[in-house]
Amino acid sequence: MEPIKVAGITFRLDATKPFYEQIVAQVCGALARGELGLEERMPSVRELAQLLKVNPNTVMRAYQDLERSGLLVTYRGQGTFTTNKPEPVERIRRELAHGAVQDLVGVMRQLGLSREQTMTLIQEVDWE
Amino acid sequence: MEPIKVAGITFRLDATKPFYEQIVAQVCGALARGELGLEERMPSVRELAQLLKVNPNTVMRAYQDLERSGLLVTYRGQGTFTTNKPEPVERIRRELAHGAVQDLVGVMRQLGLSREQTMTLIQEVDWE
DNA sequence: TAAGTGTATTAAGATATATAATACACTATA
DNA sequence: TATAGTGTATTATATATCTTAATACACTTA
Repeated sequence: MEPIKVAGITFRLDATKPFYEQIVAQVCGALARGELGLEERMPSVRELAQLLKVNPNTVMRAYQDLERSGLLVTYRGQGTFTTNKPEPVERIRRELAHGAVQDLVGVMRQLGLSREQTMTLIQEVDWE
Repeated sequence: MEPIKVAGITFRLDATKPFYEQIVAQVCGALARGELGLEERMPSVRELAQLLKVNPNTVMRAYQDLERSGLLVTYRGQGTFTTNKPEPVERIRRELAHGAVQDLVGVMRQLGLSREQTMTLIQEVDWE
């Protein structure tokens, strides 16, 4: 699957997780990295559905999740836009980072690895 | 749900993931931490099913996954035992650790966080 | 022989995910 | 005012995954 770029967001869907979760994650990522700015117009539900080759309901679900998180706002009849407030973006950013760290620590503890051993493993990873 | 201890393994099942995956993960963890030794007898399929209040088929699936990973061996009519070789345990240990690190790095990169920022977050976590 | 092992099979149900087809309300604009 | 484009809601269907249930069979030990 080749990535699909639209409105500053790069989408790449696979079969490993639900589509709507992947859409949410990738919009979050674009916002967190600043590739998608505040108060920007999102692709319409139908347009994005067509681009990603998924059902409009699936995009709807993702947009509604993102709206509940405060990242998107919708104006009936007008469209869906990114929030104009930086706070929700920062909050989600922190939440995602914290959750990922907690997941890692959970696994490492279950394996009996120390913080130092974990740090060493992270040092060995190609970052980008 | 209070944890259930049997044969050096502590089980705690919740509804967040499939039971069989949780059983696999917790047996892996017990082996990786050495709480469950090599060549030890596992609870029988029916016994563990009864203890965990799940279907025997669910335990079977977990045991078969663990056997495919080389962590368990079964002798028809006799029972299921942990492997007598340390290699598979070490291999799984490395695989799990590596996978967890990769997951973390994936999230952090998507959020646009650097390795140093990630390290700082890990430093702030209570480890044990 | 009996009890306890693992194993296989078939059926059923619950849930999550996704699609499909429609319909409706609202907004902007030609 | 019409039309096209927005979001939204509903209902039905399909599929896959997970889990339970009920049996049955093969093997081993005592």
